[in-house]
Amino acid sequence: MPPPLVVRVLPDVPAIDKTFDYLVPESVRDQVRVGDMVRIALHGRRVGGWIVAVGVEPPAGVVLRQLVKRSGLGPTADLLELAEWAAWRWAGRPASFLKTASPERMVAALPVPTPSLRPAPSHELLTRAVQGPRSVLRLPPATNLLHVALAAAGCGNALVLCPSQAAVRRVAHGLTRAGVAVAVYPQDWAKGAAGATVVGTRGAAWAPVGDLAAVVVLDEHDEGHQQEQAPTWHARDVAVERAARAGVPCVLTSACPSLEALAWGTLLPADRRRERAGWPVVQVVDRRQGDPRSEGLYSNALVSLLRSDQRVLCVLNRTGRARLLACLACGELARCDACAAAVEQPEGELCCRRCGTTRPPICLSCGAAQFRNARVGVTRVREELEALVGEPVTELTARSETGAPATRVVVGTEAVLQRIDRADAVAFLDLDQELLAPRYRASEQALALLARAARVVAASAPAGDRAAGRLLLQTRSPDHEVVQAVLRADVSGVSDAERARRELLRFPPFTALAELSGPAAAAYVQAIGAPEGVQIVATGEDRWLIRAPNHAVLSDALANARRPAGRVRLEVDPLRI
DNA sequence: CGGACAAGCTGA
DNA sequence: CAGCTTGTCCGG
Repeated sequence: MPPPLVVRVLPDVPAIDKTFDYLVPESVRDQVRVGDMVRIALHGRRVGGWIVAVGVEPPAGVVLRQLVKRSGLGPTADLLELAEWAAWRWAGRPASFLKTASPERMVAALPVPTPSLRPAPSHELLTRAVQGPRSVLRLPPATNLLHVALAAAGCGNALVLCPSQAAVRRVAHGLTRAGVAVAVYPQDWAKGAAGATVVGTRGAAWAPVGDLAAVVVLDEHDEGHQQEQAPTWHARDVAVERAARAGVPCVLTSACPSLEALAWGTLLPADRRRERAGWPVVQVVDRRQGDPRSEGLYSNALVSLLRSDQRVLCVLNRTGRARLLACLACGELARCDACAAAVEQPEGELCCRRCGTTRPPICLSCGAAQFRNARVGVTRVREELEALVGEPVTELTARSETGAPATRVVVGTEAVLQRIDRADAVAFLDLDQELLAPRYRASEQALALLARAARVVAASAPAGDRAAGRLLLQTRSPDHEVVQAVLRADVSGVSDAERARRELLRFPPFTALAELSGPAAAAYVQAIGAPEGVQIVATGEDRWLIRAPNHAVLSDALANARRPAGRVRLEVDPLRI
C-alpha cells in the first residue's frame, strides 16, 4: 500500500493568508493537480480552496484531515506563481488573484480545443509589434484595434485585454468572424484553458490560456485596467509580467501611451500621415479673450455648434447644480457653519458635501438670502443649454440610469464619453479643470479624456473623413502641451514634458507610490518603520503617502511590515494623488 | 472569516 | 460567581 498523499491547500477565505495540509482520499489520489479547486473542513466549517502543492511533507505533530472533495479544475501552476508575485507587488493576498483566475462554475474537465485560423498581420507595423518582445504601439484614436488583436492571434492563442465590455464584444466578434477560436473571459474559462484566443477586461489577465503565444493590452493608458478596490493591481503590469514569464511577445496599444508603458517597451508610432488622420479636427476657444461670451461657459463657437444640426456631447466634470455659491449682496462664499467647507445647493437648502450638515440659504456674513452660482455643475448647465438651443437636452452622469438619450445635445461629466459611443462633436466646456487638476497625472488623464472623445467623434465619421467629427475645447490655457498635442495630432510632447516633471518631482515611473489611509494607518506606518530609501509623509488626517525609489523596495517594505488590527486601506500606485 | 476560549464587567 | 460582552488567537 502506497504512503498517504498529502496536498497543501490555500483556503478561499479572504482573511486567511496561510496554507493547510490535507490527506487526499484514495478515490481521487490520481486526479489531484496543483491549481485544482477543493473543499476542505477548516475549524469546524467547510470552505473552498486551491491546491498549491501536491505530495508535501506535513509539519510534524499535526493531525491531518481528509479533503472533503475535489471540486474541479482551477488556475494553472504558472498563474499560482503569478498570483504570488502580484500579492507581493500590490500588497494583497494571493487568494484574491486566484479567485479571478478561477472559473465561475466548476469545470470537471477541459473540452477539446476548437481549430483556429491564424490571420496574417494586415500591416507591416503590426508584424513588427507582435515580433516583440516588448512593443508599445502608438495608434491614433480612430484606429480599429481589432487589427492588433488579429495580428496577435496570428501568433497562436493570444490573450487580449480590453478596457471595457463594449470593446470585448467588438474584438471577440471581429476575431470570430476572421475564423479565430475565441474564448470570452470569464464565461468561456474552460475553452480558453483548453486553447483559444482569450478576450476580456482586466480580469482576463488571470485567464488560463492553453499554449499562450502572445499578450495584448488595448488602450493601455485606460484607467479601467486598474482595479479600484485593494489590491489595486493593474492589468497592464500583470500582462507584462505574465508575458515575460511565459517568454511570449507583449504588445501595449494606446493613442497616448503612459510613461509606465514608454519606460517598459519599444515605442512603435504609427506613421505621421496615419496619426494625423486618426485625430479629429480640434477647435480651441481661448476663454481669456476680450469677448465676454468667451469668459463664461458658452462661447460663440460653442453656441453656433449647438445650434447646428450636429449631435453634440458637452463635457463638464462637475455634477450637481451649483458647486460653489457666492452671496449676491456681499460676495462671501457660502460655507458650512459646522466644518467651513464650501456648501452646495441641491434643492433649496444649503448642503455640505463633507459633513452632511444642511442649513437655510442665508449668508452667514451679511444675512442676505440670494446667491450667485460661482461654479455651475451639469444640472444647471443642462437647464441653460436648453434655453440656449430651444430644444430638450439630456443630462448624463455616472449616476444616471442607462438607456440611450433621445436628444441631439447631451451634457454630462466624463461619463458621457463612456456611455455614448458616437457623436458628431464633443465640447469640453471647462477643459482647464482637467488640465490643471491638482493630481500628478492630470496631464495624462486630460489627454486620455480627449483621446476618448476623439474616438467617439471618429466613430460617427465616414471612413477616411476625419473632418466630419470635431472637438471643441474651451480653455484659458490654449498653449498647454495637452491642447497642442491634440491640435497637432502628436502626443510625444506631452510624454517629454511629463517625463521631465515627474523625474524632477519624484513621481512614478521614477519612483513607486502607495497611499495608506484609515483608522489603523498610523499603526501600519509604525510597523513599516524607515527602511532604506523609503519615505513616508502624512498627507492628511489618517492619511500617508509612501514613496520608494522603485517597486521592489516599496513592496518589500510593505511585505516586511506586520499588518495591524483595524481598518487600513492600502492603495499601491494611486492614480488620484 | 468565524468559532473557541480567556479575561473583564455587572449585579445579586 | 453566573452570565454576559469584548478581545485575541488560530485553523491542518
